[in-house]
Amino acid sequence: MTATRTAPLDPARIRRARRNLLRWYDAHKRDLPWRHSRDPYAIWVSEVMLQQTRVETVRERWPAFLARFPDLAALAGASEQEVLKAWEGLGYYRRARFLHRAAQTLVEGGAACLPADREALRALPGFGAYTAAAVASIAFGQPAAVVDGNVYRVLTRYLDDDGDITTAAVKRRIEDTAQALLAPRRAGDWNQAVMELGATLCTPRRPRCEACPLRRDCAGLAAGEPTRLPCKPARKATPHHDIAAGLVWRDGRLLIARRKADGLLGGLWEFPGGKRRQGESLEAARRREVQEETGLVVEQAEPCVSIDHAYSHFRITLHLFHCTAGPGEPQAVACEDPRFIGVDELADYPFPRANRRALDLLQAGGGAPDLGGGAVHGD
DNA sequence: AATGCGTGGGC
DNA sequence: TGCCCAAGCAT
Repeated sequence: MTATRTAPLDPARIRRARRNLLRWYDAHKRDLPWRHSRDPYAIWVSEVMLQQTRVETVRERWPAFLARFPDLAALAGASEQEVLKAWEGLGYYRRARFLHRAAQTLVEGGAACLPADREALRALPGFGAYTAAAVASIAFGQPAAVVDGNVYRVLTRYLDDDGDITTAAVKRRIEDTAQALLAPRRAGDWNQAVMELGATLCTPRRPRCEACPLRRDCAGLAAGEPTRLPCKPARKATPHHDIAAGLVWRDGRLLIARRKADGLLGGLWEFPGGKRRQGESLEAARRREVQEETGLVVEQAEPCVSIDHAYSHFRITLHLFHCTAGPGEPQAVACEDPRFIGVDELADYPFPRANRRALDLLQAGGGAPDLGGGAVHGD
């Protein structure tokens, strides 16, 4: 059923939705830490952290980030590496860099706080349509409707709109509906209520329609199969790569290098390595990649651990090799800032998850001075 | 408009 | 296990 045959959003239906959903929200909303804050900066951090990230993860990480960077000035005054370290493990690291850059932009412009206006927020790095509306409404009470994945699911079902949600026409329909429904005097609560409904009752697979405050007016439920919505195109298969990297030791210290700021895992540190080419052995790939990135010719490698890891759009197996550096200083050929660091310094650097997991396995398998040495096989 | 960008949990 | 999904953004 398409939206064209959906019952129009008449004023009575809108009033009913607002009243019923807000009443339900007041009674059933989860006790989330950021809901106790009225600080626009803290709310902003929570919204950025929540982008494509589970509430249960943010529940733990948001207080720690706020303790580390309590206000706009603290964040703006930090180094990018410090911010990335606080973001380690959260993924989508570009978010952290944009958060930092936006804070610096604001402070340099003499601002003591975030702007309250949706359009002004939208102009800052890392503020898309969603985050601008979320901060404007939740922190400043502005009547700006949010549209996130929850809202798409709740409203396509509410309207029984079976259009492809990646198309502009459906996006516009959902945005317009979200804005029409928004309770203007409780904009922040309303937005959170729709998202809360999507997160707890109107879930992708097994919605609890019997408990839904919108069930009376839900066209998707009336049509019988709300779980078929929202409609989205099938995902393409994700490729797999083998990555070979070196744990390159010199005098009890380990070689690490920083990834370039843009792209995958931008700004994080890693052990030099890269993709194995077709027909190439893992050890040959390890040797080639270490040389290409740092200029160091490193022989005599011994395989020590392999880690399977899934990124958003491909999967890898990370194969690590213990090896010993010969003479010569590493150069920033195809990496940034290569350096040997002590094992006790590893905790100071932001590493991608796969690297961190490899270190954990090695430490569990052996210990100092060479993080185990022998072969440890993770999965 | 289509892609690239992390990670962890659920089934 | 493999796939989907989660309070998106930038290019």
